[in-house]
Amino acid sequence: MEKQHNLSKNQKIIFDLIDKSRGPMKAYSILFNVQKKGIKAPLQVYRALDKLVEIGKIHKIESRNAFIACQNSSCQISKATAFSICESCENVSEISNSKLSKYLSNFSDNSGMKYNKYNLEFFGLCKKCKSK
Amino acid sequence: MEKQHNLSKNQKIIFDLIDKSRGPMKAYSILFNVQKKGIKAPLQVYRALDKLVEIGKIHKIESRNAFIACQNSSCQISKATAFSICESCENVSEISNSKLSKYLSNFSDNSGMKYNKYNLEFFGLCKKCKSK
DNA sequence: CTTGTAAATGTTATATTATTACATAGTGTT
DNA sequence: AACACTATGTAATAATATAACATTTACAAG
Repeated sequence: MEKQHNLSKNQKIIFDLIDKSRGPMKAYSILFNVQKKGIKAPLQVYRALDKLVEIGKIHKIESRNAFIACQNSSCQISKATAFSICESCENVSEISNSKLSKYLSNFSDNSGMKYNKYNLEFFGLCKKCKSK
Repeated sequence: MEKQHNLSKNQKIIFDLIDKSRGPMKAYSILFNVQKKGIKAPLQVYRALDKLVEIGKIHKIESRNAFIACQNSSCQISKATAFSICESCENVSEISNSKLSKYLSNFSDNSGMKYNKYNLEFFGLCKKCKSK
C-alpha cells in the first residue's frame, strides 16, 4: 500500500535505508551505508534528504541533526510534526495525537503572525530507561 | 532587576552580546564579535553558550543553529520553550503564552514516557513579510 | 520524435558547526 | 594549605552542510 513510485533512484535508496533503520539516522552514517550502492558524496545524500523532507517521507529531528522515516501514513507534508525523544537511549518516536496537532495547528497569539508549520520535540525518559 | 552576577567573564561577554543583538546569533558570528575582547577560539564560545543555555539565560533555536537571549524573565531553566520564526526575514521571538505552556507541560500520551522538557518552533510569515 | 525544461545526478572543493584532548588558572570552601 | 569545582587557553580535528559547475534523465508540449 506504500507509495513511493515518484522517488528517484538515490531518493529511494536513501529512503529505504532510513525506513528500515530502528532509529533516526545521521547524514554521514547514511552516506557510509549507501556507498556500496554508488552514492559517494555528501551532497548526493543531502539532496535526497532535502527532497524526502519536502515531500514528507522523512522528518528531521532538529535537536539531533538526524532523520527518521515518517511514521504517520497520513502525513504528506512535514508541516506539523511532534516527536518524543528519550534523553538516555536516544529513542525517538513520532507522536500522532489528533488533539495535540489540532491544538497546535490552530494556535495563534497576538503577534499578527500566521503559522503554517510547527515542529515540537518532547524530551524525557522512556519506559525502559526510567526503570533502570 | 536583571541578575547576572554569577556569570563568569566569558559568559558575561557572550551573554551581553547576544542580549543586545536584535535577533538570534550564530556561534561563529559571536566568535567574530568577541575576538576584540580576547575570546579567540570556538571552544571558548561553545563553553559559554552551553552554560548559558543550561541556566536558561539563552535558548538555542535548533532549526537555525542560533542562540537568542531569554525574553521571559521568569524562565530560569530552558525546559519549556516556544518560538515563532519568520521564514522570510528570519525574525525570531519567544512565545510566552501560559495556556500553551500549561498545555504542553501537562501533555502526556500512552507511550509511558514522562516528558520533562520540550521545545516548540512555529514557522510562518511575520506581519511585515506577509504584507510584502 | 525532437525540443524545451525541470528535476536529478556526479564530482570536487569548501564552508559551517561543534568537540576532543590536554594544560593552566581562578574561586570558594574546610 | 589542601581540596574540589568551575572556568579558561590553545591546538587540532571531527561532524554537519553547502557552493559551484558539468552532465544526464524524465517527461510534457509542440
